[in-house]
Amino acid sequence: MTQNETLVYHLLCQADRPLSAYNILDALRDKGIRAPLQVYRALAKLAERGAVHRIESVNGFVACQLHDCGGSEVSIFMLCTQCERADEFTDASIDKKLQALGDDRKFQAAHKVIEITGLCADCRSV
Amino acid sequence: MTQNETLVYHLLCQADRPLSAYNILDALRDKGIRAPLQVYRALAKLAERGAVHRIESVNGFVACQLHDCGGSEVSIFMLCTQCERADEFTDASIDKKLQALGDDRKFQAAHKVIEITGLCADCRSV
DNA sequence: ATCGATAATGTTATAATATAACATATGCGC
DNA sequence: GCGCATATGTTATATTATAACATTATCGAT
Repeated sequence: MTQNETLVYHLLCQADRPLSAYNILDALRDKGIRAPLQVYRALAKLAERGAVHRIESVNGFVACQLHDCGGSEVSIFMLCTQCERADEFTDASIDKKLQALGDDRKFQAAHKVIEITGLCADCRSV
Repeated sequence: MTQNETLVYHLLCQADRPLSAYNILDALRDKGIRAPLQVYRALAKLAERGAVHRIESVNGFVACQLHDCGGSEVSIFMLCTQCERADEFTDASIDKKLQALGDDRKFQAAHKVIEITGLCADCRSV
């Protein structure tokens, strides 16, 4: 891992919610990161390896919470609109069914996104 | 449907790929749409009713291809990176499993996103 | 050790996407 | 007609993402 990737990755590991590229930029300014591109480049590399995931629904990024996701299976995210937590899961049977749905249509899947937005257990009960 | 919503909706119905808000703005300038907000407002209302869907992976919008999606079931999109087509499907069993996954965690789902990016059958065989 | 290729960095500028804040108009029940 | 809710319009600005180009490490082959 290069310098910038390490900085970005460690920050994401400590975060308790998805961070935007600009959140990251701001947090790492005093560590020598000065431009958006430095962040986006690090994120691209990290995502490529499955060390971080992009959360499409919030334009944010999280560190992989599962086995540094070599990424055979789809990640399923539950996103709380209240506390902003992003919890990652996998589910072999959903993955299989989704793959089958694509295969049926001769669709060659390269990347899958599954995100559920709503209220987490904690926020629900408040 | 209001004037602006009608304009936006009809444009999306004719499109063969997801359109960005600014694509829509440009296409409807001569129909009197002049500002991004006019488009975003129309899209918000249309999406609320299930008449259009936002495609998170491409920051674009499509008209619902299925029964003007009263929206009981999740929409599953297959997005071709080559021709940019966005085909919509539903699958009761995937929906159910995903719902169950949330329920198990006491997660109150408000919205679900499932998107598969890759190559469609046509583009694959070229 | 140094040349040269490859990957990583840094920097400025700008593109693309989305919303805030405020002013005006329009339809509709009373 | 009055008052309220909803729809519109407009300007400005925030947020997210990339292009283009210059510079610097890194490291193996000679």
